[in-house]
Amino acid sequence: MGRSPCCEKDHTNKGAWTKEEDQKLISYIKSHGEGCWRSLPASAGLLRCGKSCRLRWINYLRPDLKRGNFTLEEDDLIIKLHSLLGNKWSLIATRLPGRTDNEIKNYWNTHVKRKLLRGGIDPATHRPIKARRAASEARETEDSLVKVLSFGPQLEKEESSREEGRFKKSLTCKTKSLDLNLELRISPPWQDQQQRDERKLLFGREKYLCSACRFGLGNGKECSCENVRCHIDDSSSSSYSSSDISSSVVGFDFLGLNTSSVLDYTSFEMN
DNA sequence: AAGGTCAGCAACCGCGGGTAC
DNA sequence: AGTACCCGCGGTTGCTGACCT
Repeated sequence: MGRSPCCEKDHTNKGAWTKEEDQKLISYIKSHGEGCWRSLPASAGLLRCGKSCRLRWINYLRPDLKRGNFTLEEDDLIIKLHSLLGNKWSLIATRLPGRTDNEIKNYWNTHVKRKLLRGGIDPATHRPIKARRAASEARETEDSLVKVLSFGPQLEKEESSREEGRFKKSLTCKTKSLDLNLELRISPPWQDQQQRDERKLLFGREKYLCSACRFGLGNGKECSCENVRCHIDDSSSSSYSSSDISSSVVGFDFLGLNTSSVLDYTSFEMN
């Protein structure tokens, strides 16, 4: 059984909206409010389908829309949100006041994608394209250490500093981390065993973090866990540098979007 | 000036979730 | 429980203007 059409397609206009149609829609919504899109066209005297009216209002006519170019801040935010949420444009739009999901989607497809590709970043996974390629190659012949070298200089360093067994373990972890799962979940950030081991080596034990800090909700004054960022504001003479923070904080500023795992794209040039 | 190509964006389409009956 | 409907979302299309030859 098929779904009934949302409107009589034979008697509706399609394509670009005229000023008269816009005016009718605006004045109707001003006096009656949003909603009941199915019946709105007839009530407003429009030969359009309800969906078309809704789209026109939401994407173009709404008074709270911010028109014009995207700012660098918005640009950066879109990239960060996309790395977390994937193509959930409506969710992304809720974090950008005055912007619509359609506008952000178009902007992504026409500007940001290209910008990321030019910077060597895969827009779908937000990972360096070369590393991704290398990862798939390494997966095919995981037992071959020759393939491992294609991860680049950083991994070469690791190889020389660790015994082979541990390195193979790290390869498995890194290979795993390159598979981006776009499924949206609320959960603490993924950490591999090696990261935890390194922290144990660094601090003598694994640092304790409360759930609030793990979700990026930590509040410096009330929080008593060991998240460095929580206590930075308290000490005016703090000697922590940003690298100290990124290397020692186990937490993840999810809502603030200060994720250390997200690459900084602001340096890439726009076309 | 005319025609071709391309990028940007508005609008459309199909589908799925939620809900009333 | 099943059906029909409304609404919203994400992918895609197609129009338009800018630029190039």
